Amino acid sequence: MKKKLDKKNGIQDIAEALQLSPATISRVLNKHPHVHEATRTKVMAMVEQIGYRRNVMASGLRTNKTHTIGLIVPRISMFVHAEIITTIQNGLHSHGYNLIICQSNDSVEMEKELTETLYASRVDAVIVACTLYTSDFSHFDILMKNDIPVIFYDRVPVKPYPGCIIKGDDFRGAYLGTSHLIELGCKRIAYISGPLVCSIYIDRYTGFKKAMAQHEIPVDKDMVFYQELNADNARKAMHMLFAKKPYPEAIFAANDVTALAALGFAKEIGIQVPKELKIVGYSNDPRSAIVSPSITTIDQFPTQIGKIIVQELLKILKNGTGGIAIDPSPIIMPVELIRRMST
Amino acid sequence: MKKKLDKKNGIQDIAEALQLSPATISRVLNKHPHVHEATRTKVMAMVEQIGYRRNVMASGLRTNKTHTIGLIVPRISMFVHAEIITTIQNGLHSHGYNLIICQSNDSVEMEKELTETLYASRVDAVIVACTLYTSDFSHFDILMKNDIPVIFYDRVPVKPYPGCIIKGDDFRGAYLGTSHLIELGCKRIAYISGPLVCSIYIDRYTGFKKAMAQHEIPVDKDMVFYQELNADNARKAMHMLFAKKPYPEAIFAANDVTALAALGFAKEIGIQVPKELKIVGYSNDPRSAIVSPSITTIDQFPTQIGKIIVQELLKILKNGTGGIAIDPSPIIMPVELIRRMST
DNA sequence: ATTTTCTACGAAAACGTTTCAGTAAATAAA
DNA sequence: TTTATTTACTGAAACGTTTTCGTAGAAAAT
Repeated sequence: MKKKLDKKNGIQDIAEALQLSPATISRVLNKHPHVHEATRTKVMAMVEQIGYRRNVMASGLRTNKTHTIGLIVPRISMFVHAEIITTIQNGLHSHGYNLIICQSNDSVEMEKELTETLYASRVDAVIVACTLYTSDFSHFDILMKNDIPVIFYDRVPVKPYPGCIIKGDDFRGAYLGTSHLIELGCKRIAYISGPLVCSIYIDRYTGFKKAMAQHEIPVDKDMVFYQELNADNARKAMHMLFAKKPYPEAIFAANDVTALAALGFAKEIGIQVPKELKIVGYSNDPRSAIVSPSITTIDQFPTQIGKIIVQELLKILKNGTGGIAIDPSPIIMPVELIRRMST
Repeated sequence: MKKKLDKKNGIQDIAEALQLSPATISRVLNKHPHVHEATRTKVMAMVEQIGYRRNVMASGLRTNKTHTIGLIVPRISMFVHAEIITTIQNGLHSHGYNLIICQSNDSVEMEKELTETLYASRVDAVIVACTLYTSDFSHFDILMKNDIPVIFYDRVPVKPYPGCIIKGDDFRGAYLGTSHLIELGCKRIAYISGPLVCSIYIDRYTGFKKAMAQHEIPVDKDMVFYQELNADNARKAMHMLFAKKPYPEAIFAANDVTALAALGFAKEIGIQVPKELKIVGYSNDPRSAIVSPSITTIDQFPTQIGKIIVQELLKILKNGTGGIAIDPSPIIMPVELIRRMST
């Protein structure tokens, strides 16, 4: 009934009201040249008046651009990712892009599904921090094939795969943390790692081993754990570590959640930190600063990472470089050791 | 050059390959009845084979449905919101909806802008947790006018405004927290509130006053603060509270961040918690559980809130009820006092 | 046998933009 | 003056779906 009454939006309605063709209106809106100044102002006035907003579906269908970026991330609640996402979102917004944020929940299956959905939405690009267990990357092929650029960050493909790669210097972070412990006189250092499928944990483990080797300290296999880094698993590992003496002198956790749980466990069984046990975490989660003793950790400067992601993304979108890698060599972001009371 | 070579996706291509009309393919994909079983399987096979994915822009243009929901939230890094968002996202995903998450950063200006962008994207609905300072809601009118339903949650309009409203029982939460402190024998209770423009802080303040009045304890104006609830402001408030005696016996913070900062301050100046000062926070932020002493707080059950939001949203989307409120009376979610070491 | 209902499909219009090709008028160059 | 160029615009096709309407044949009802 009121279909025609209040449907006074749309380029055609503006055209009609102004006795112009839709084409002209479109040109004004898209800032094309070759449109008379008087016409431009007239159109803009009308646009303002009826509160016109471009229908992105129609224009997207025509131009094959959605001005929307997809993002797949394991969990938005992880501190580093939350920071990065916020930076990306603000950065993209100021350039007229929307962001569809999806959580894979560390499920490869979900990651696949989300990739398909994002493709169906015809996003202009996809930003991905992979699952803990993503070792096969073929589900991203559909994006590449359709010239949708992909930027991997943080947890990135371990085998060569087209797409831009931006990652923290995980090797160096772990190296710094371990060296720090060694310099404090620790020899029996336990290492709690994430699954060694995931790029960041591979690199961190390598960094740990490098530091140990450099000081000629053997790595005790019984003091190294590979597991999903949550509080429960951390407690289990601690249980094993403190089942019999000699106890470890230090714990390097590849994750602040794990470090926090380790600290909690130590407190419970009456081990003094840092006197009897030193703890180093990873990521500079805000929680690591407020517990007592506060936990030494590695800062990844997530805001910086976010900025670089936006920068690279805009570059790619501008150049129209499709899925094919522009620069195959990954961008590696610096990290820093944050010394606190736990060491 | 290869435009026609690899562009073998699309309903028309399937139709061509199978000697059918696009209409039939569409019917198969949309599970319309009146399509022969043999045809259906043939089509589905081809869909599978070429990896067809519906172009949501084309279908959206036609049907005026995007299967995308917009979400505006102050900050995704806030614990309660992160939880709620995750629940919403998972819930919607299993029903075939995408979620565009936007952060207003507690800026009204940004909230306006994001609303416009979401309208331009023609999302099927919008979920909003308002800014701290949103007192005028007219920027949401454009959604209502265009029959895009809006669900407000947590921070909701304080004046009557169309749209579904889902909120925590902030009055009760504050009442519980305050009563708890009073029962522990506290009389000089400081209250650190957020700005009284925002629905949740109005309700919490009312709850606080109610509990105080019920026990005939006067509210000392010098011990009540209205401010943006971040760590810096919390420390300033603490500074004033402990500038001269008599010191407060308890602090009720309308926020766990504030409670955490208050605890930190107390520790620094050597005030013993809970012996000399009791602290209650709000939201059950994970951080409140890991500090020592752990902080008593109010749990809002964010997962439950998320579930209800999804439930209501799906109801609205199914019924096709536009922007006009279906049920003008807000849904109020229960809260619970979590007793910890700080009281 | 005739009429009615149902099934399975096709033709074509529509959704709101963008853009190509075209044109008439105005200006510049010859 | 004629011809070429530029400017300011229009008409119409296109993007990939969905959906209405129509139709031919099959099945059911009369």
